Amino acid sequence: MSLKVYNSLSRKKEDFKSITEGHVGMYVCGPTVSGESHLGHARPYVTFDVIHRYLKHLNYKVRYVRNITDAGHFEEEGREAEDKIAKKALLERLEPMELVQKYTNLFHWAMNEFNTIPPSIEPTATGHIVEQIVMIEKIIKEGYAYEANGSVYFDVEKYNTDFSKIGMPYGILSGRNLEDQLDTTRELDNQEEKRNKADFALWKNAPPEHIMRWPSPWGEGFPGWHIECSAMSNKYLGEQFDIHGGGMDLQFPHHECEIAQSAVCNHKTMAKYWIHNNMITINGRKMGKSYNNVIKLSEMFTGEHPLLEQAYHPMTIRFFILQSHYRSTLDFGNEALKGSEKAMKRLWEAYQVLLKLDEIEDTQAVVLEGEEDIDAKVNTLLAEFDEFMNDDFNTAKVLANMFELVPIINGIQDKHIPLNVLKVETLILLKQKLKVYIEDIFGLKQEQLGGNKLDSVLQLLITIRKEAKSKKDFVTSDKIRNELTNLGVLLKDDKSGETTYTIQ
RNA sequence: GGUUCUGUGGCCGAGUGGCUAGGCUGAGCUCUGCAAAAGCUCCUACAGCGGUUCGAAUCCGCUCGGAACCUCCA
Repeated sequence: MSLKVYNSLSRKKEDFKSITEGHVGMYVCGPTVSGESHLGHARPYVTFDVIHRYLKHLNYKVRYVRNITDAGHFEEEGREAEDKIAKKALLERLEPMELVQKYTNLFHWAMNEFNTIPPSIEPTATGHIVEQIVMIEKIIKEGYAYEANGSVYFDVEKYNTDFSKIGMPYGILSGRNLEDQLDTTRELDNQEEKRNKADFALWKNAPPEHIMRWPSPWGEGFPGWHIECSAMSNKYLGEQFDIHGGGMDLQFPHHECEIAQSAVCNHKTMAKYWIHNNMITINGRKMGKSYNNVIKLSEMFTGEHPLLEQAYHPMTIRFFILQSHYRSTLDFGNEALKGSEKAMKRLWEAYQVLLKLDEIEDTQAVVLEGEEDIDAKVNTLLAEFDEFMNDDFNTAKVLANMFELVPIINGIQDKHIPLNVLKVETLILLKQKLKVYIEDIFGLKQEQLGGNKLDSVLQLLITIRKEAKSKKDFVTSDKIRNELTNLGVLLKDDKSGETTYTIQ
């Protein structure tokens, strides 16, 4: 049973074999930090976090590189006007790095909320200007780029002609051919500098008002949109690495351009497997700035957005993403999110019950007819976890199996099902596997809001209530429970007379 | 217009040609001092029309609808 991944390049599921045994190099396109991250951004970073975690689970040593795009022309919302008053004092002027820092911090905050493991290396575009310039010079030297008025463009047509011969035409990833694009490319600035409409910028001459600028062999300017990923992946992962990931919307032109740039420099395909996650949609439409339909992550967490009926916990969103396959679109909706919230809670509570299960004394356990199959069923469900993950990271199916285990776990807790229907080794495996999958691979967690002191106080209240109940003083017992409910602490009496609480 | 996808029950979503995931919601029952939780049971599906097949949600064709990309975009 080996890992299979869907490779966008071949449009097929392929057996995953890393280039260097035991090691995986993975590059994922990170955010452009010119604005606050929104719900759509959560998809790739949660998806690739799970992939990262799973590869580690398979005992690969993973170098996970995710860039921060902090170079380009940035404007903060609402500060545009200020920016244009160039004569103002330095401190009043928009400092690009200040902006970039602000949104980078916000991004990191959100990623932490989602419990994602930070990448091994998180290089910034501005920190790798030199590497990008060196790469551009190499492309020029190889004859696939030309300079015009202080800008440098990639010669797509020449590349396509030459590299088609070795099976790497321009458009190999997205399935486009160059002729189609010549007719459809729209008019852009400085189009007249290009030899061909499909050519893309490697380096751009900075007009006087442009604040982000660096010296280069072609004058002061800034790097083009695609070169950073080629330069940085090459630097940290080598000429050829295992996985290149990102959103489907980056396939063209971004990844296509990366492939071309790297191919010219290294004469090989940069990545073996291309993995693309699909979009989060809202009313069937991609969530994106240009559609004006974004819900920022900070808004998701607080519920402060006209489309939100309530706040959603980061773990709810993480769970929501895991419930679908990463290559399908995922439609946002309050009903769906609320469903995930409840489901996640149910799963987590069953998991907590499971962890305490061997403390239950199983006195007169009689295994009834039909129940002897349960052990086999549990083993099958658990074995399928790996099978489903190996099949292109099918987290949705793994979760479905987990939910088939939930009634069994709860049934044992409620004593509908005797504990000894499960062999000792099955119970051990069940605990171990759920822990690995829920916590280590899926990265789900539940905050321990309480802490020791609160727990002691609650235990005290529970004891008092229990005493009241035993005296049939339901006025007191209900008062305790109702008041606690108002404070967001739910009490539950289980079959054995024990009371547990959950904090909302 | 081109490229690539897609259409599953009230909602979100898995689905490798035969064994008709799963979650949420709704209905009923059990348990319970009452709750809550839990357990059990149930109702709504595969856009339409053809074709291939012993058999199709799954393959093929057509029709209709939706999306992404072709411009920065996760």
